[in-house]
Amino acid sequence: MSTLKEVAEKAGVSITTVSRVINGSSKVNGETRERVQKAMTKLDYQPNRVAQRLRASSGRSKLLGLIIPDIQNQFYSNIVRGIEDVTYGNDYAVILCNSDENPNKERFYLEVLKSESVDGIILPPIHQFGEEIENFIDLGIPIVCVDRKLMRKKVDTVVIGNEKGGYDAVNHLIELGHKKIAILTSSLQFSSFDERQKGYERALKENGIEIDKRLIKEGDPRSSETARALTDELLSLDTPPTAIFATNNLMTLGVLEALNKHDLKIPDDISIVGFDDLPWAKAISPPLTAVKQPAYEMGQRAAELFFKRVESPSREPEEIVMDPKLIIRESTASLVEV
Amino acid sequence: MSTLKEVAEKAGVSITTVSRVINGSSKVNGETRERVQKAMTKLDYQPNRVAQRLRASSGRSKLLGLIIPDIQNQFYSNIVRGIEDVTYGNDYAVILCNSDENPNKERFYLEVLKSESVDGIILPPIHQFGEEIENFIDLGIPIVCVDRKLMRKKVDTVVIGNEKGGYDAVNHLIELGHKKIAILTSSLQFSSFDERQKGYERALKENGIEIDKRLIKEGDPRSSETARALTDELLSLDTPPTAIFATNNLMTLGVLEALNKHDLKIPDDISIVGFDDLPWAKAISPPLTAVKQPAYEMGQRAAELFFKRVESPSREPEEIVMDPKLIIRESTASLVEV
DNA sequence: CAAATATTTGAAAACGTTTTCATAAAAACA
DNA sequence: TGTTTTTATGAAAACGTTTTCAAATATTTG
Repeated sequence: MSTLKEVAEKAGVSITTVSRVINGSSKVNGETRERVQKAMTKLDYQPNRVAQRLRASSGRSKLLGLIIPDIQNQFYSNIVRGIEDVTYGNDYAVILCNSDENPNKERFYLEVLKSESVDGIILPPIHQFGEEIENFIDLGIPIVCVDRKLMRKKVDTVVIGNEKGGYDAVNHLIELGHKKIAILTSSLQFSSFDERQKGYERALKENGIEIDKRLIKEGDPRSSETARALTDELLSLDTPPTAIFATNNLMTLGVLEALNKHDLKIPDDISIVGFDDLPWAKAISPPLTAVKQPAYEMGQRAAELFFKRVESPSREPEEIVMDPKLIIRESTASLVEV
Repeated sequence: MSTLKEVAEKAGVSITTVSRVINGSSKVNGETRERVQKAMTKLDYQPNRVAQRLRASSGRSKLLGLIIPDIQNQFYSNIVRGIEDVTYGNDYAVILCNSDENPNKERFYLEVLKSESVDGIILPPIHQFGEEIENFIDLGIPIVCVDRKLMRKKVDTVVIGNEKGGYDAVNHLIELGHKKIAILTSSLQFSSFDERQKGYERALKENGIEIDKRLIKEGDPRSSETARALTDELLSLDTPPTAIFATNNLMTLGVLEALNKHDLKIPDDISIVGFDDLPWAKAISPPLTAVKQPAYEMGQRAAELFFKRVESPSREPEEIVMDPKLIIRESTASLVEV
């Protein structure tokens, strides 16, 4: 790898001038500029990003940090891809970190990212009231929240209308005649799940259906395991639900698995609405009715907010609320009265 | 963020001594060590990784590059997670790049990673005969190939026995009485898909079944689109296949989608074997028979190979071949003679 | 034509580390 | 005691950039 110094020697100028040519800054004589550029191409010069980062003031280090719960959850991998497609071409590299919703891991990676001098961090915060992240904001390191909000602080944020998503899902079931509607939600407290549940409750209330605590089950949203077990529980109730609303993609899989095992036919025996519209949703039989989150676009927006903030660090934080969309397929059907 | 200098001042020593304490190198008097450590905790000192990387000789920059085709493909996100779980705790950060199987993007990111002074790069190479990557190896930057081999050069590699995987899948179908077995494989040339197809052909040959070119379809493995269209083509043949072997997860989804649309019952009307055993495979109805790739473990092994090479740069390159495993579920059934 | 201004360039400092080399102090040796 | 060895420390260079400041030259102005 050639360096500034080598280019400078080859072109017979100082490294300062070479640097100026690279950054297109201030005046450089046309002739010298050409000479330098020729030397650069001849030596196949690529600036050393590490040295640039060390020297550069914050906001110009060309590195973005990402802390997500789990890249194996396709909802998040879609977000990540959306982010990366925006950073690509802006000449940014992305550091990826998995937190597993573990505050210690989050803290660890926040430290790493700080020490890597990233220009900013995009994450779904684990705590609505996390102090560590607030410190970063105060330190002037741009933070963008995606998927979940940070309550106590104004931050650039991209979320979807989770309450509406929950409401639409459940309302659809009610319109089909369902009254005993179960919800599988997260035992970990996140703004997204909380709001989906609020939507569930509002839909029931508005339709005069009493909320039945036994139909509200909380499980681990990081895997399908607990959802499967909870579905078993639901099915063994005296009056089992006629429809289930699963509030993320993994829980949906758990539900499907359990129903399979019980040999229940969807939607004849029971209706299902999922959250997240992943590639398998329309490929399975019957195709899944689900609330679609525009995950990829959420990632894009989040990255865009980040770049906006880099450009004008003192602008008012912005909150983008994207629209969830109920995709009605064939896993939901009218309730046939017994 | 506090610096070495600040710690040194607080402890009343030189930055050299502080550096020594941090790196646990050579002799430092017990008393001074304590004084320095106290100063470090008091100032909440974290070494600046960028400065460390700039100064450090290669192999100690604590940064690993990853170039994968698409993080939205869950096979790859599983690999990535396996890698990250190994790097975590080794105090490494990971830069993630998506290539979309595009050689230009690969080249671009290789340059970026070089300029970021990564300690190494893990990737499934796009070209079996890619020069760029070979340059890296010659430059002494460790490369680990995962999922696909690099033919012309000896490199640390983790793959699965793709030929065996293909063979097992097709053999299973043959044992069930199928003779008209179609394969959906990649139109892009990768060692993995090539070998799966070889396995398909060997299984047929060994069982005296002639290879029918019309049953071999090549599509884009990056999405389910072409697989869906190709399945349509297969179904409209004079003598359509009684079984389909789809050679990756996205193609499998395309097949399922097409069959759904044609209202064909699996496995009664047609049997399906997929490649990749993702979470949805056992949740769908009927549960999918598929060749399981230990993707997460492949990622782990790849990361381990990387660390091994960092430790002993001149060791003989190693190739790890992991075992694919046919998981028989309910999407395959005995052929009912018409 | 002298003075003022604009243009073009380079030397050197800085970013925060690690490492080499030198040296002072302490310990061991004879 | 004088000499050698060991231990403990620091000054300064280096990594590859960007940026500040100063200076040299060229151009404009009156």
